[in-house]
Order: sequence, then C-alpha cells, then structure tokens
Amino acid sequence: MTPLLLWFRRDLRLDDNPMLAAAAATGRPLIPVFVADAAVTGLGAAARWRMGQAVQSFARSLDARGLRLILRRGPALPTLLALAQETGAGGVFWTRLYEPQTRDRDALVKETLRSQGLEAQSFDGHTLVEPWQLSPASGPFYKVFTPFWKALQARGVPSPVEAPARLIPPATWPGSEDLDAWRLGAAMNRGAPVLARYAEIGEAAAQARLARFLAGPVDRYAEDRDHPALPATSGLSENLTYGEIGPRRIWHATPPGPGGATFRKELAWRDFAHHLMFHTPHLLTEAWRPDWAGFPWQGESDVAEAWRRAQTGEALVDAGLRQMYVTGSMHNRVRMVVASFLTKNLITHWKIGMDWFADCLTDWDPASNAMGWQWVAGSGPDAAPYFRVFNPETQAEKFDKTGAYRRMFIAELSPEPGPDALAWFDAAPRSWHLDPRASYPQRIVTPAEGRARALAAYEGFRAAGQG
DNA sequence: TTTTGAGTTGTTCGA
DNA sequence: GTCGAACAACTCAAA
Repeated sequence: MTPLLLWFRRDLRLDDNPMLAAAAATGRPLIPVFVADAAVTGLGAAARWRMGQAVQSFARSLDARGLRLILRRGPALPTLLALAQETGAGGVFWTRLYEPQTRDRDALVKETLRSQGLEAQSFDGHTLVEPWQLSPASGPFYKVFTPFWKALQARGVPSPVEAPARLIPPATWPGSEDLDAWRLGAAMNRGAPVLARYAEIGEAAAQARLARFLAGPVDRYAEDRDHPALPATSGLSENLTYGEIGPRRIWHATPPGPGGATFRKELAWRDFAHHLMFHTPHLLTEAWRPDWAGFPWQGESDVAEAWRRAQTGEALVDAGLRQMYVTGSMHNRVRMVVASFLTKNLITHWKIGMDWFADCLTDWDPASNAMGWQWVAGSGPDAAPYFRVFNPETQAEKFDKTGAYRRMFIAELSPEPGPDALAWFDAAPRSWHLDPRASYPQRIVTPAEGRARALAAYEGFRAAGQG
C-alpha cells in the first residue's frame, strides 16, 4: 500500500471532491501537496494573494483531519517526481482543469508519471459536467448558451460526494516549504489588508456563504440580482475560483422556483465558459470570431489609464472599478457596464480591460472573463450586437436609482463617505496621488459622445467590409 | 437535406 | 409615462 500524492490545485476542499473521495476509498496513505509553479506565480496580484489565503486555510482543515499539506515550489512535473521518489508514493491524483496551458502541463505530467511506472489519475468536479459531455447533434460543441443550458438540464448534474470519513496519513511526512516565504501577497502592497476585510476564505466560510444565500437572497435572486447596492448575490464566485466549494454542491442545494432557477443558470454560465474555452482555447487570447481580428481597437492610452484608476468621471463606471480594487470583486451588472464603457465608448481593446480584471479580481477566472469581455466587445460567441452600447447613466437610473451603490464606493459623492468608499484611498497606490477631499473628476467622455464614437467605429469597420 | 425559429443582460425614437 | 419598432445580418441548433 504505497502512499498516494494528492496534487491539489483549485479544488481546495474536502466536500464534493471526487478526487479526494476516490483517493480515500483506496485505503492508502495520502500525502496532499500544493505546488507553486508558473500557474500560481503568474497570477495577478489580488488572485495570487487570495490563492495564498486559500492554501493556508486548506492546510489548516487538513491538519484538523490528521493530514498535512506539503508545499513545494517549482515546475510541477519535476517537483511531483521528486516528491514521489522521496515518499515512495505509487501515484498521483488530481482534479482536472481546462485552460490550455494547464491541460498541456497535466498531459505531460500524466504521460511521464505513467512512463515511469507511477499511477496518474485525474478526476472531474471543477465544473458541473465535463466540457466534452454536452454537444449538439450538429457539431462538437455549443456556441449558443440557451441550447447548452437546455442540454445541461436534460442531462442533469451529478450529485456531490460527501467528504471522506477517514483519511490515512503516511508513516512519515516529507518536508514542506513555508507559505509565508512564498510571499504570494507581495504585489498587493497596501491593498492586502483592505482585501482581507472583504474576503471570505476557506471551505467553512464558503459553506456559510452558501447557507446565508439560501436562507434569504435566493428567493428574490431573479428580481434583485441586477441591483448592485442590494445584498442579492451569493458572492460564491470567489470561493468557486479556488475550489473552496464545489459547483455541484451549490447546484443541488438550490431550491426550485424562479430564484433558484435563475441562480443555477448563472452556474451554468460558468460551465459554458469552460465548455467554450475547452473547445476553442483561442477564446483567451484572440478575437473568438476571426473576422473581428482587424477591429481598430485602441491600445494603451490616457483614457485607458483613467479607466483603470476609476477616474472616468462616469459615476457608475468609477464605482465599479473602485469596488473591484477595494473588495476584489465587482457586481456582475457593473462588470458589463465598465466593460462596455472601455471597449465601446473608449474603443479600447478588451484585453486591456481583461488584464486589469486579472490583476484586481480575487474571483479571477480566465474562462468566464474572456467569454464576458469578448461578449461585451462583440468579438465573442453569442456576442452582443454592435449597436448594444450600455449607457452608464441609463444603467444607473435603472439599477442604482437612489445612487446608493455609487455613493458606497465614491467618497467624493458623499458628504460623509462610508468605509467602503474610504478604503479605496487606503488601497490604491500612492503614486496615483489620490485625495478624498478632491472634487470628483469631469467626464472624460459623455455618454452621447461615447455612443456616437462606438457606433462610428463599428460602422467604419463594417463599411470597410470586415465586420 | 432543408427549413425554420431563435439568439443573457440595450438604447433611442416616435407614436 | 409607456410601448413597440428599429437598430443587421448571421449563425446556430433542432425539427
């Protein structure tokens, strides 16, 4: 009975973890390991900080079950091979992920381990269903959400598996590195203590979040989810990102009725993004529609910088960008508004916006973000038509009528700014020279100008016979 | 094989 | 204030 290495990546949970359940069922000693390779060190600042928190929390919950999380730095393959040698492990188990680089890495790991006589087994559980399990009769994968959604419901979502009752430790533990020495939060500078006020870290916190959502907000989810000042959403994307909770656990916990159904649909969107990324990996890096490759997006500019610094003078846009900088998250509706503003009103490349999201979001997920940005920009699957330009004023009037959300995050708009608005001045770089007493900036572009600019750009592109 | 209905999230304008 | 149409044309999925 040689030990098994459990290579944890984004499945940092005991519950609803098919890999862990399968490993426990073997009755063999288990050695959990987390490897900080380029997939970790290459994360954006906020996500890297948050990953460190997730790892720390998971290490504690393994401790409580008599196991340890062994930490190692370096490229995954040699690190795992060395650890297997060191511990006499007979194999490695892990939960599958679907980014192209990750798939390449994991395929090589699997092949190499097996060629050296070690077991290598991967498991599902990161998504509701595997990206290849749903397909239309007419082709290999879905390109439109609604048929995907119908097919998902028809197929059904596997039940979550319970946390294993018994986990067997090895006779001796290999050495582990020190998480603090990895300095995963280093790039956050002043932002880390601010983010820490908002983050809800670890499996227990994720379960509590789900329970809180199910105890109230879910019933009004369909009506309230678009209003960013309301506590109407689950906030679980942060935890799903690190696998602190499993999507199948969430799916099966939600009630029937319109609130639950609308919420499950959002979970299905997460799966749809993974489905698209799996079948068309260029979703992450290039215009998904090839005919959009030549669209005249602007690159870096003063207006792009003003957008990042939440100084566009458009209150709903700035509020969203400040919410993201301060809390590591942004309300879904506002994500669309800020993305539309950047890509359409400012004709700036969606990758510039996506890169900023990657740096700021604690719920950063490449599939969901690439799909979302390309959807807004018009270059993506099932994309918004070019004439669909969000008017930030109209959106604010519709979804933040009282201005509560805008005042919540913009100190200059409130005589007595609250803690969320002030937090931005604590978190943002000193080099931005921010002053809470300064007056709120003028608009860098009015909604009318922005709309005209966007429509003209798209019209020109179409007239040039490319769009 | 061909046909047909449908497609996350909007805005504006004019009746 | 409310409502429907226009804003394009195309691709996708399923019958």
